[in-house]
Amino acid sequence: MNGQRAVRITDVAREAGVSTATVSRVLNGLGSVDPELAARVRRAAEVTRYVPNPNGRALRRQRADVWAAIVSDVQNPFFTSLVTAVEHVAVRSGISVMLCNTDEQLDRERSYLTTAVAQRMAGVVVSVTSEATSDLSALLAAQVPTVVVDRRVHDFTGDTILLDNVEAGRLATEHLLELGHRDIMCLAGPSGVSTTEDRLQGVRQALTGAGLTLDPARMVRTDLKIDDAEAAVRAALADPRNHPDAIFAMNGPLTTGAYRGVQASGLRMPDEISLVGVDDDRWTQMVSPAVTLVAQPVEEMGTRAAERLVALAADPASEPVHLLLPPHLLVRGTTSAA
Amino acid sequence: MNGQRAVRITDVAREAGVSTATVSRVLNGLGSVDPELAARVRRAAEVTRYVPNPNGRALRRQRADVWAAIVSDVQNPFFTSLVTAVEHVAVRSGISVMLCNTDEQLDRERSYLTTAVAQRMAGVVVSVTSEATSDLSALLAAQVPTVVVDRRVHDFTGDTILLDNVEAGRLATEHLLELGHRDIMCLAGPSGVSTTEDRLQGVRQALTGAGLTLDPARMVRTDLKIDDAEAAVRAALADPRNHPDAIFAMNGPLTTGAYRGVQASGLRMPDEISLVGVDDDRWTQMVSPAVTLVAQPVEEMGTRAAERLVALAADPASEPVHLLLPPHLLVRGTTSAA
DNA sequence: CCGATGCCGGTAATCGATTACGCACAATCT
DNA sequence: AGATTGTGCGTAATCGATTACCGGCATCGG
Repeated sequence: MNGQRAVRITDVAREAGVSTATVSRVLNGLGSVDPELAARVRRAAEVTRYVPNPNGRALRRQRADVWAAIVSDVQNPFFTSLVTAVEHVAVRSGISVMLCNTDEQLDRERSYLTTAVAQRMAGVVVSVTSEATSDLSALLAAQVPTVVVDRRVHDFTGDTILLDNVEAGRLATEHLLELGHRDIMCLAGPSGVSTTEDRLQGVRQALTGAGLTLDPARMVRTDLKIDDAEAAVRAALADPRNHPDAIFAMNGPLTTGAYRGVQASGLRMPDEISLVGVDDDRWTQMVSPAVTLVAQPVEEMGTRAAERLVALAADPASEPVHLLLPPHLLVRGTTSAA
Repeated sequence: MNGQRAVRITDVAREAGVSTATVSRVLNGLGSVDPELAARVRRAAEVTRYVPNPNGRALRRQRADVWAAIVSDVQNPFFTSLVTAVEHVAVRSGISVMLCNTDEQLDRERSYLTTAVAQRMAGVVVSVTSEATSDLSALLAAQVPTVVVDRRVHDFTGDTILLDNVEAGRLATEHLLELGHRDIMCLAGPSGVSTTEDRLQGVRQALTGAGLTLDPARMVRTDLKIDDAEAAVRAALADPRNHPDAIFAMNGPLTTGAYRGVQASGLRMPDEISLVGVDDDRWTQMVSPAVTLVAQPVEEMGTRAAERLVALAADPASEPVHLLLPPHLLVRGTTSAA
């Protein structure tokens, strides 16, 4: 009932009959301490069930054993997989991960970045809300180890681990072109998000290679929400005499929405319309037809990012890494010849 | 390049020509301060771009503006929805949420609980790994506001917000019985998890009501993993002359696994076999046939839990709340008459 | 045998905020 | 007028850990 006061380092010191400095040295493995004393300290810590206060420690050390994982949508399996991968590495390093969900909102992102700096976090993995307006300079100024993943950021010179998004767009489009499709609808995100921008560029390259151009009327911007995508696809397929013969949905939620939109339209995949999605989520293999899509190596992205944070902690001056991971086209059931 | 030292409260005090005590009082709205001085302090905080150091603050206050959301599987949409709902409330209260993913492992849960106490967190929302062995007494002892959600815990007297799981099991089973099914396979979790235990109890009640009992051979324990469930269902359906005529999968991942298992078996739903799942995840409406399932009010669970944390912060002595939320049966395409 | 060198471990400063306490001065009461 | 009450603000203690610095002791070389 009555909240017993927590055990402090002083209590351990008293129990072991040494000073707090010695306790700290033993428990952190710094300096050198007589083995017999060290044993006594360790026993005392056991007995008293001592747990260091992270706030006191972080205050003094000017570094908290916490990483922030800042993502724009925790409901998107891509990001939960990413965070899970980061977390696996974190656990091994005795670090906690703070999940920061921005919901694609710049002000929430800003607030999390401020917190990360204020807390003197040991690292940040961030997929930004916008290439142009997101601003990571505070992290750099405060020398917080930072790895940008998934989406590019303007003016950021640190570590970045991205998918080769141009290649992803090209893979998807070339696949559709090879099947003979010419009228391809593209579902993209808002113009500030580098992933869909780059994928669009890949689309354009592929079209150009085939002597075609992207019809602006077939390019739809959405807020990366499932329902947006569904509505857009329903609208595009409403006119039976003038609808695209293929759709490229450029991320996970858009793929979900597009699939539902096609289902709602009554058109049959792949005979009457083809669909290429992105992200190999579980459901894409359970539906019928299964979704043809471009898969990203998510786990690798998360693991690499986390490992870079570990490396940056060891050597803050280490040369920034810029990785471009390869996408893979998985041909399944939603695409066929025109 | 050179990490400029962060702005401290002392800097604001100097800028405003007052003491740090006054700055603190103004910024926290405590005590009374001359309005003109207060204005000067606020301006100084603006100018210097002061951000309070949460570590210093937490150390002194013995309370950090952080909640822990401890769940067993971040990949499970049920939990991400839950966390999202919690987070919405947290943001409104100026609180950060630390995502703690236990992966169903007791030792990871223990470590997160220890961290929560050590950090003097402002609250914990937890779905435990096991009813019998999970131990939240440290939270009580340290008087950390705690709300248990989703799964029951032995010996915990604080706030709990659960689904009426017995009812959930009964709803599913009665639906199958009404359709004439008699040989029902149950996919449950490990025996320590109260959700599937309670749902099983509901199953038994419904069976008893119909003069039947649960065949132990038809009750399968899994680790709540998709692949486990898929394998179990494949095995159960392997013998064409002796397979159940209905399956009840007792949580989200098990439902996914069961669906895949049935697909792999080649049996047609709902004609040859019926399936009732749990959790109204997006994919359940996209597959064909769509999944008949018991839906939980996840958002409400998360929101209520978070609101209780807010209430407990205001009045730690407030009477514990014990909520039992109602499940809803959604009849879709995977069930039909035997 | 004496001074130099190192090793151990204790004392106290420090991180950045909050807050108990008390002083100075003004307002009110007798 | 003198005593009392109250208001506003600053000084300094405090939260719990880490670590710079220093003193004491043992060891070693000359």
